[in-house]
Amino acid sequence: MTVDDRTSSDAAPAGERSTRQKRALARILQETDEFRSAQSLHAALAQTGTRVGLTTVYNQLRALADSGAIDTFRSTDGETLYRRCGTDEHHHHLVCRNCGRAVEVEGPEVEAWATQVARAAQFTDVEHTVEITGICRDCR
Amino acid sequence: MTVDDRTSSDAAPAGERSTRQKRALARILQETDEFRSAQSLHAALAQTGTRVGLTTVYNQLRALADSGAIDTFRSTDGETLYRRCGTDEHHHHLVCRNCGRAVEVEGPEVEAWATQVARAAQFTDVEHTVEITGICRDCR
DNA sequence: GTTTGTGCAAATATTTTGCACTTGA
DNA sequence: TCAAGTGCAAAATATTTGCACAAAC
Repeated sequence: MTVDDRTSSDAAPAGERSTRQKRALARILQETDEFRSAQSLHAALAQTGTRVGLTTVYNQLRALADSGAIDTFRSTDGETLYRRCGTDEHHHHLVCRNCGRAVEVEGPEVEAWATQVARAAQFTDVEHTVEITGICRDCR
Repeated sequence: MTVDDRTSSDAAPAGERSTRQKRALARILQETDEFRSAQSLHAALAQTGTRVGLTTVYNQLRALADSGAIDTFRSTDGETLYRRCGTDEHHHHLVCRNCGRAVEVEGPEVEAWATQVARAAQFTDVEHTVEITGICRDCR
């Protein structure tokens, strides 16, 4: 209940309400390009003086992920990591296993390959997941 | 006690013992090339009449994974899946979402692409996972 | 005033750990 | 023998859910 931030881009669709918690989470997600866990985001919110329940953070992240507003990624530690994506287009991520920094990558070849492979095996409704992980330059 | 100390000639570092449980797990892993959860493997063992504790299954899977004998993958459900492939060579799977049937596929283009993408971003220790899913012909 | 959203506490689910007991070599 | 291996019970971790209450519209 600190700063009055009834901001900017909330073009809330019908039935969706704008709350202090939602705005705070959206702001935090906007500020970083790394994949972050729900716990991490929750802690970050607390540090900025914005108290948001952990349950609410999970609730919202799931809602955002379901609507496609953010991407999810599962770390090797078993945590689900979230990140706001720059584009709605299909793409993949190159993620640093150490710091979580992500680079968005495109792979026309991969898309084509996946489609072709599936067709050859007579599979339909094809979906694919590609996860590339490594250690980024700063973490070496 | 006059101990005859002829130690220090430890040439057998891996004092690994063969047990009924280890053999059973190895056999199950050998039988499939699909990713399977610890719970699934535990259940499969039970069905063949081989009682192995869940803890032991986890213990062994982790040991095998650490030694590089099997690969691990995290599903979207949050489970860790394990697989033992016939070769050490890298390959991927095309899995039917309905019946679970899996087809092994190779993708030299994908390997090359992933490597190149990672190098361009100056990432090291690169790993990648590709999962293609769809509905197979028999399930249409 | 009604409906959506929040968040505490408790429940689930997966995996790990403490520790006494087995067993292979 | 005796350390490696096993497995029950309980802990640790991550996420979900029940539900009373608050806030948005």
